[in-house]
Amino acid sequence: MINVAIVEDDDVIREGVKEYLDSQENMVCTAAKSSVERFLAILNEETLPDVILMDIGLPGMSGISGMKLITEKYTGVSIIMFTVYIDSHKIFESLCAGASGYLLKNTSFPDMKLAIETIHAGGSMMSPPIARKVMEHFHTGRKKQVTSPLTDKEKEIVQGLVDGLSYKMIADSSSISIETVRSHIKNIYKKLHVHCKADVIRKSLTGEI
Amino acid sequence: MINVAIVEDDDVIREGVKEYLDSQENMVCTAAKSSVERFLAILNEETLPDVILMDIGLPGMSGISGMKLITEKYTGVSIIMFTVYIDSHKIFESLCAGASGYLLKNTSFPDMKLAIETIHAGGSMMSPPIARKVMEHFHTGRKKQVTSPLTDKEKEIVQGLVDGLSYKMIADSSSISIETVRSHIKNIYKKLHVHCKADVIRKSLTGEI
DNA sequence: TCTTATATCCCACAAACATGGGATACCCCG
DNA sequence: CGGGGTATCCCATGTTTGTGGGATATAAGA
Repeated sequence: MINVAIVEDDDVIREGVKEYLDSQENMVCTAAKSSVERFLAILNEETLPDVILMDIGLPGMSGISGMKLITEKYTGVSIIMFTVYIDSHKIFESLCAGASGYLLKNTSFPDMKLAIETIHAGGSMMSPPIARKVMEHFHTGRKKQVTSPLTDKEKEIVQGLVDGLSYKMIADSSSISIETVRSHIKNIYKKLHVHCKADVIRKSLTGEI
Repeated sequence: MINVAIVEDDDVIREGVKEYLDSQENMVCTAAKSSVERFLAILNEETLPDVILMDIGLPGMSGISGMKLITEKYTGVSIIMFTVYIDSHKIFESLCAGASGYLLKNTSFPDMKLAIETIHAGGSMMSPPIARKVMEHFHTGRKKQVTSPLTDKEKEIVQGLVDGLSYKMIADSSSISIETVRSHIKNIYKKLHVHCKADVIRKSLTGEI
């Protein structure tokens, strides 16, 4: 039996979801609250659910802030963000803050049930448009790489700088003279319009090159 | 009708998937090859499928390398990595290289069909264990931030280093002596067990501090 | 109260880096 | 065939950084 809680301010949605979950033979909705504050008021080690469906746009404390509080205090609870937002910033803020899933409110009841089961089993679930956003997040930084003005050798040197190697160490690892390394670095600085190692490392790690 | 291609060296899996896809009323398997090389040989603008199921562990060129070639040359094709690997590195290399989905080989035929339909519709799909890994990726970097051993002042100095400022510039921007900056940096190096600026910048940008 | 951590400042020396000059050789493209 | 980009190497000079010593003051804990 999976214990589920829902925090959602829309009465129709909240009660509808609760009714649906309670009608399933393998899950029970142990709490259905309209705000984070009210949910926290009844939350303790005994009443801790397995999975929490958490709206983001709530009166008072936002669902994301609420999730941060809950995940800091209680480990072992999985939280599914449940919202209308397809906004990248909210998605990544949620994921970074510890959400195990991200469902859009137009998700069908059976899919919602599947998501709860999946996450309870140690999996994870995102609505397709959300997964799409996450994919896009990874895809960025790729195109910028292909527009890199640096040659392969220069990229090799840059990687050495990023790894914290001195010119001497880069020279040794590439079996070239330190003078060649210096020469490459001069060209790299020219191409990137920078004047120190730090800028190259930052540009490399932030995907600017 | 969705045109699907599969690149998979295991004869049983490849032919099984092809047979299943062809038996669906809304999709057709236009190509089923045992290696990237053979697939590329028959690939052109006319034969370009909508979705490619690509194995990773292939004889010859790997599926990831193959995907990079294909996505660079042809836009508009969606690629699903189809593999036994739950290895984080392979997952993120695939996603960063442009994969639209990542299915494990134990995925059921109906789920596979659903994934193809979802991705063809502009969505995205990952097997739950994969989505879990992606989630974990976002979750890391969160806890490590709060365990940072650096003081606020030291973090300020680190930010200066990341921004590519010299000691002098950091000193000026913080209105302190350059000697103080040097002193802070000595302490930072001790705490982080590093011996050069590059390491500090990398640790900062990769979320290690 | 005494230690510890933090923040501030100073000095000195060696290593590493940034920048300016070169040179040679290769390859590709117009 | 000549110019441009790349890769390799060398020298000189000044700046920046890394590391070792200090010193002082303040606030927080043991």
